[in-house]
Amino acid sequence: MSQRAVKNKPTASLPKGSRATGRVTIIDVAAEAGVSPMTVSRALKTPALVQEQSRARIFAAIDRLGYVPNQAAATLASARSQVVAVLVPSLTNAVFIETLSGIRDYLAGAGYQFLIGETGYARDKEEQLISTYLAHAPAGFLLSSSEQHEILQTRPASRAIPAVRMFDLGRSHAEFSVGFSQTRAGYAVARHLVERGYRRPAFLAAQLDPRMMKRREGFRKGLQEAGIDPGVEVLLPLPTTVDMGAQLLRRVLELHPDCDSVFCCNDDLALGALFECQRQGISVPGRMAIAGFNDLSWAACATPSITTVVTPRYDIGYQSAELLIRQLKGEPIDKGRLDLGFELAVREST
Amino acid sequence: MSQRAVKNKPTASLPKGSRATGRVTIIDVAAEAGVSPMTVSRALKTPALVQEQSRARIFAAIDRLGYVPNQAAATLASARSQVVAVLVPSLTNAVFIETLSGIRDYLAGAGYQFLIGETGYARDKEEQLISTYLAHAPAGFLLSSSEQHEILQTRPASRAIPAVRMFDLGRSHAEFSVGFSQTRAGYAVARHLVERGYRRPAFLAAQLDPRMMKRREGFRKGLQEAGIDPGVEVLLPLPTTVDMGAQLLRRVLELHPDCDSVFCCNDDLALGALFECQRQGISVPGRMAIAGFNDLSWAACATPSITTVVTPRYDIGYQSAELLIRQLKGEPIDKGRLDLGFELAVREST
DNA sequence: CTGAAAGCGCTTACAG
DNA sequence: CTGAAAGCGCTTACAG
Repeated sequence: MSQRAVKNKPTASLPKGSRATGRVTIIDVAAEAGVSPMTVSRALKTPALVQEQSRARIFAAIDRLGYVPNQAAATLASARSQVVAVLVPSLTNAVFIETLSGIRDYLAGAGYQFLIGETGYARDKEEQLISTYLAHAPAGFLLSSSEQHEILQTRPASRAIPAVRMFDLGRSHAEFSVGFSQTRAGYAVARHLVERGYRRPAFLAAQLDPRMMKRREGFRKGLQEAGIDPGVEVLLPLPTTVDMGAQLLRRVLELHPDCDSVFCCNDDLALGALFECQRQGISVPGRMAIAGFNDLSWAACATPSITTVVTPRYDIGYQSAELLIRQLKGEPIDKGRLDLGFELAVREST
Repeated sequence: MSQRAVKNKPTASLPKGSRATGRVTIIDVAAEAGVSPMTVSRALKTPALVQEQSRARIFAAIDRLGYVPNQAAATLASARSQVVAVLVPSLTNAVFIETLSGIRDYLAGAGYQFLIGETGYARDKEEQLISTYLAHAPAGFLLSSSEQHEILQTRPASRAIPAVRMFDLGRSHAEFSVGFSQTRAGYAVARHLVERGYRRPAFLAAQLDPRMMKRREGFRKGLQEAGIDPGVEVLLPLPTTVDMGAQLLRRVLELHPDCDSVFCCNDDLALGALFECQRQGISVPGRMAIAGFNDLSWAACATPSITTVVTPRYDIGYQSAELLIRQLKGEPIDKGRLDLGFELAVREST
């Protein structure tokens, strides 16, 4: 039945020069269900506005004919796409990949697709990518920058495109954000090292983006509260790599030979620091304790296993996407600022 | 000038109920350049068919008005999108992320976008995703499976969608593929271990997809040629993780206490194996040599640094994308099967 | 709750 | 090399 309906179409009565694609359209569904195309459109987009009886017949017809909506037509007609633009700092960092998995899982269920842009941790690049993507009329943005973007603020309300900020938290529930407190996480690491009895902890960081700086801020605060000098640190504005961790460790030992512990602001650096200690025969944690950030796969099974901050990066992606789609659908949102928290995994390295 | 042209449009003479979006269209450009919209369309898609003079005026008009093509309209009219569907085995594996970077870099330059699907290393899942994406009318596919997909083969030639297979090589230049010989890479590792004097090498693998099996095949061949028993191996059909590497190493030592070297079929496993040796106080490479695969960031700076196979994964992505787009544009292709080779990085661990 | 009409911005398929 | 006409498959903006 349905097969016949589909297959007869293109070959039936083609006017010369026809561009018929043979696809099942909303018009076919309408005919099959005995309603107008407009009602089919409503049944799909705003089912509440369609009588239950019509709705049932429409969905039955859709099933029978194997109708698949044409996104391009919808986008053209509505000037709004079903595509979300996602801007992450880096694609070579496992942290953001897991966030993308969360985003994908939510969006796939909601019928949206996404485009990925890489900002290289730079706010300027993010703003530039926003401009580029704006031409594709995305339904919304998922952003990584800690700051707001004028380009999105200045649009007239009618054409406003919603955005959610990931990883870091906004100041209020008015600007949508999903993440956790970078500052408190840094603070927690400092408290832990202090409680373990370390007296000369250092802060090691590369890729000095605003989130790193907030971890540092919290870390310094934790040390100061314990009466410890927070000035022991090495910051390099270079990309984060495992090898960089080794370099930072060498550097801090040169500058502060009495340093007894390091907080590496991510696990890649921590792994590099561990390798460097092994290379130099420095016992961990005996002579040097190491703490990382994120709990990447190797942290738990390194020798010694690495103390680190477990971050909810998958959930950040998933819930950011959810928050964005709820905005798009005009659903009520009770909290526009979701603090997903973090956990300190204490292991052998401290 | 251009600003005025753009801004006046929507407010000028709006018929009641107008849906004017205020966007600059091909029609505006045509008027500005003194040609028909059709000629503007041609200037953009097939510039060779447009007189140089017209072309110059058209591009000048585009610049002046700030025209941005509407993809949705183009897709609707042509029934072909500017989107490439990319199917990779996993998004949590750094290898495929770098491949995606290569794809993105090429496609961005060519004006295409891409959708990413995750196959979980399963051929069935890949076929299923192909079906799903087919509904979005992608311009082409970049696939990871070693095998062909009927669903793409059976389409009529007029609606055929081109595909390129990544990572592994096809049998001929007829089926497009970009990668390197997994078998020869495995063989190279075996030869290396044999030449170093190891007499009881083991093969360790998880995630037993076809590529792993080819590496194994080559590895076994290399050992057999040297008169060494290739039966020392542990294969587990579980996801690849660092921790799994530790498990595999424990296992091989139980089964074959005289094993003196291991070929881990990727670097995550190699890192886990190294950590396990450290935990057990087994010297590397003295008592146990370790070789990995892919040259991920930590391989070079581990202690000891890890011997591994350097694979061209960024280039695989970039050149696969290029091959696909060349097909789409109908450009001549001299080689449909690109062997990008590999390199053995010999380091301290062997 | 439902529908007829018009339009979104391109490209196809002709015809010169 | 160029253009007039029609159409791709939806949704908007009305009007009932």
